[in-house]
Amino acid sequence: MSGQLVDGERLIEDRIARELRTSRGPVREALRQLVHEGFAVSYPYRGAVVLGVSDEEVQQVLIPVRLVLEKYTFPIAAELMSDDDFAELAKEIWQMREAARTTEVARSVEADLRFHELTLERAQQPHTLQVWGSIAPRIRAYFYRYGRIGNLERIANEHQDLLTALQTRDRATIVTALEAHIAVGAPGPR
Amino acid sequence: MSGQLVDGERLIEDRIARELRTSRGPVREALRQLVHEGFAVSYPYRGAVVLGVSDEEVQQVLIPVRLVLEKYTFPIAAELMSDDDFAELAKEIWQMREAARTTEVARSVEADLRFHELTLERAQQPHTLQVWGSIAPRIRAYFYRYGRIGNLERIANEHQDLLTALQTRDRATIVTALEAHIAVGAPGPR
DNA sequence: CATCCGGAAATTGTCAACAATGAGGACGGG
DNA sequence: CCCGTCCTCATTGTTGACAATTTCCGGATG
Repeated sequence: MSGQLVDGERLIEDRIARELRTSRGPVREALRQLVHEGFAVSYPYRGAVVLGVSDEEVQQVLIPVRLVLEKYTFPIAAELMSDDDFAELAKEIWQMREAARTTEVARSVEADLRFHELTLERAQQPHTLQVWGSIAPRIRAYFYRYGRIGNLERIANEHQDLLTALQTRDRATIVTALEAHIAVGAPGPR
Repeated sequence: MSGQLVDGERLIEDRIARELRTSRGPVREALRQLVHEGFAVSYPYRGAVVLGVSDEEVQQVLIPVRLVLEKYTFPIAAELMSDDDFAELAKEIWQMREAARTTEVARSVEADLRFHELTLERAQQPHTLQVWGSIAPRIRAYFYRYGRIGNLERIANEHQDLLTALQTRDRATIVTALEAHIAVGAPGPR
């Protein structure tokens, strides 16, 4: 996430274990998780190497996948969400506004992802949530890298529109808002 | 895959380790892989439970996700594939025809998935392949369960069309064939 | 009778030693 | 000089013991 690790770098269990003052067991599991999240690839008996996050694939695959997940999940979530849940989303939007005011990119990105994750969780669709878990970390890394295209103020506004759409609980309205949000936000700099 | 495990059943490391005559280490890793593939969920210090594959989510989410992956990947693969690669695909189609002749559902499903996986691999898009790895097992389970809608002969024919499209190396042709294939094949029985 | 505490049991998380595998280099033969 | 073979070493895979956490049950208490 911070860019410390470069593409192709080897990740050696024993070395990492010593650095983090732990044993290889937990390190192995962490490496598997990184593989699960697409940040590394590993080969039997040959170890794991860092896998760089490619802009092209994020834009052409991960973001469209995310759109599929949310088009299915958001309308379901809207049905199930209480006013408290909507208030929780509003709180994240407030974070985005604060982040915009102080130009804290990281804070904005975290609030953004939290907004979406909260909604996905409410829909209680475990398989969809599973896919999200495997693509979200890379999308996060991508957002961090490009500081989330456009100004931060717009991001807050778009999420406000999304929240309003969710509250109508109308499928078509929600899907339209989603497509506007993700289509506008997705394409990165060339 | 075989349906031996029911939704919600607990997966206890020690028990499984004894059943399989191994230690808990490898079992833990296998469980993590099942979680990665969406067949189980696990909670810290509280173990893992079986997660049933829901038809609804497969149809509404996993299949559409798969379409996203392939629309991006297949045109790239077509560029990179050699005649040998195409021959390999033809071999899988032959398997499908044989499976259709002898009505071996499992054989048809395996050849089907192998066809797609081979193509995905050729495109060398690691992030896309990673997502495939996390959704394909559930799609496989779904196909097994419903014996792949329609007759097996049609599956072979559709893949023949796909292969022909790939060989043209024309993006639009490929995408059209893909949409026909997956749209027709996706919706399950109601 | 509901509830809250404690303690045992079941289970997962961690560790360090040992086994198995693959990569690279020295060595010898063609 | 090239190529195959063996050997060594770095690294991953496995194991059993121990630690930490949660859960469930029984008993005391309001």
